[in-house]
Amino acid sequence: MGFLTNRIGRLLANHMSCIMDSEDIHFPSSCIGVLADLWAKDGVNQKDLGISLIKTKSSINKMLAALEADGMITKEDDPSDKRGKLIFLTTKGRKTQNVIVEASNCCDQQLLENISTQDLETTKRVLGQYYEMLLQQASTSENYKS
Amino acid sequence: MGFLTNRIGRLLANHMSCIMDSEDIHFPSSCIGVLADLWAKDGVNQKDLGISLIKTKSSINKMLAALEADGMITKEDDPSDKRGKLIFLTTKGRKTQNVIVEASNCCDQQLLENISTQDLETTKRVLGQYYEMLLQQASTSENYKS
DNA sequence: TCTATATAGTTCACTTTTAAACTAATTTCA
DNA sequence: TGAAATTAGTTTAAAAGTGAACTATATAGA
Repeated sequence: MGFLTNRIGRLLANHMSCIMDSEDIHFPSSCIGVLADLWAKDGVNQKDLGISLIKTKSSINKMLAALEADGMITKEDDPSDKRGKLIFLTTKGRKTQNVIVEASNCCDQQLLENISTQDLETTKRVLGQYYEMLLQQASTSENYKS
Repeated sequence: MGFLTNRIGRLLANHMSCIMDSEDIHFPSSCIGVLADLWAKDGVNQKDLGISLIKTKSSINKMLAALEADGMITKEDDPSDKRGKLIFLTTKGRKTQNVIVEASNCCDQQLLENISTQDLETTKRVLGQYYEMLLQQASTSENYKS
């Protein structure tokens, strides 16, 4: 089970990198997770990105640096907490959503054709439950990386 | 979907690393995939490990170096192809299977309790199909990393 | 209030993973 | 056959990800 998710993850990452090369996008594919979070909700702080994406704060920092260098996001001081920064999408960052989402949909297309909606729903639900369970285990065993 | 599998993968890897620390095992958790392949079939060459695990040959090379340094595997020349090497488990490598498998089962235990066997079957089947589909896409688009 | 502790983010050093160039053996096919 | 192309594995340099120490701000408790 763990092996499957890992391999799928790597295949998807390879696939996306390849698409991004051809679309002339210049940040690593791992950063897409950050953008996806921002597309869902703009103006988040780095800590919450890390929690959501299961990445350490130094990793988030580097990914944001890459995204900022490519003009996808800006960092702004949080007015309500001077330690914090809020991450905002630039116009370019918002526009990139279409390209990425379309590419990943195209990638899922074949899957949707061959597997019943119900089975897909089941899969998403089971993975979601598994994820929640792992999150809980991680936090209770005091080994959570933030 | 891709995001879920990635996060699950990272959580599982974190979890396994933590268990391995406590069991005094000294290779990175990513190497477990290599061992799992060998537990299933001993005496494989590095190329096939790479294909199976979706890793480049240099990655496989480094993982094998770590496993060899920890006395888990040995490399032997392939008598039928002098370019190739065959990877074999040592006694220690075989013994480690119990520890790792038990740890990962224990990790799945809660999941098995909360989700019906049928839903789990469906999930595994869907993930398997997704995996096969991605593999095929990767190989047809000529971007397969070996 | 004011010290002690906790938190958000940055930086630096180190590990893990990869790409690219290289070596050596094997296939292919003219 | 034997030169050209392919393949398995190694090596090196670089990228990506992380842990630990550090800075600056915020919060809690005496």
